[in-house]
Amino acid sequence: MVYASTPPLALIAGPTASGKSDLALQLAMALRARGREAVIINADSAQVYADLAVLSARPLLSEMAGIEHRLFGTWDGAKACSAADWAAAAKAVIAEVQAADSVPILVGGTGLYLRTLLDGIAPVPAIDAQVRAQVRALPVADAYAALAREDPARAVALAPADAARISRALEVVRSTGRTLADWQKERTGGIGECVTLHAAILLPDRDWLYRRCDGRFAIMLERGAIGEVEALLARKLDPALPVMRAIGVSELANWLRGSCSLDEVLAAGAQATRNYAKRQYTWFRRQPPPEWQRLESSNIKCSVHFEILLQQ
RNA sequence: AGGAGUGUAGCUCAGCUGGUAGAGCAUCGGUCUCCAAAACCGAGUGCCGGGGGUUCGAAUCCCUCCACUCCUG
Repeated sequence: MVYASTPPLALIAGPTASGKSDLALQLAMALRARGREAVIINADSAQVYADLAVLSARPLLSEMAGIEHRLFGTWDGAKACSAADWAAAAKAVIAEVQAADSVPILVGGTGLYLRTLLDGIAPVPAIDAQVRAQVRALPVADAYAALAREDPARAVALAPADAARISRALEVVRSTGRTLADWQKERTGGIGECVTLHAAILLPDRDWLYRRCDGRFAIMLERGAIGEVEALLARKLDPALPVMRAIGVSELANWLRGSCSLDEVLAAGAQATRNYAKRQYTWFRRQPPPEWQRLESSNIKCSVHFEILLQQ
């Protein structure tokens, strides 16, 4: 049996606070009005953690408007969710949703997650835990010097201060005996070829976006961000874990310790959110393929931007 | 009113004894192949409060005005 086209996959990406969730809901409702169900799938690296409901701005149950949401709060904060972990889970969920003849709508701001899901990634096996711990314990300069010996080509390509990539390259050679470049000749697991992608990237006006970033933290405090951080601190997790590095965690932890005022927390949180939005903006403006539509207005009509999908 | 001090980038401030200015943060641009809300690279955006003066040359020295801060009355 040969199908005329592959099943549809909707994708809504963009920086934080750009209104992705609203658009996703609009699209899901529009599909429902045409007799088709949709499932919203999280593609945000902070919203995957159970411990971060408020601080990751995860939608409330009441905000989900009866639309099924998946991969929101699915991971325990004690475990890091890597891009490949997420992509594997998303792949399974998408298959499930498609089997039910519903439309999966990916929503999120983590470009690397989306890239991994669609384009696949080098099949580097899991890194030996001891090797990983040793490599990460090294000061950057030492790690860089080691990399220059063990994978000189990669060392040359990286900035000597790029701690994250240096330790990744080093743990890969040490744990697998092959260099990262060698692994990266191959890319596996991408589903981009097996779906008909309907993608929209939200790139609203910068001033508008920053104003929304600024307003976020106050709302989070009202919704219980302080309690969330207290609960997180009580778990005494490794401070290097992604949950502990989410925007607002260290800021509120400082306040709980009494080392700053709530106003300072608010300012620092808003600033961190803007910095983050800026980085996402650059990623989504330049990294995805040019055929993904970029929407620069903050007034989005899904009937226009997802016209083809809605006609099916 | 008298005394002391401060005015340099959007913000906080460096600029010694004169050689037309520089850091951090912000901002902007960019990178991105497994913890990405991560990690990193690049760009100075300036009538040095205004006006005079001294000097070959003034953010720097002198005079004056303005603004703000503190102290004394």
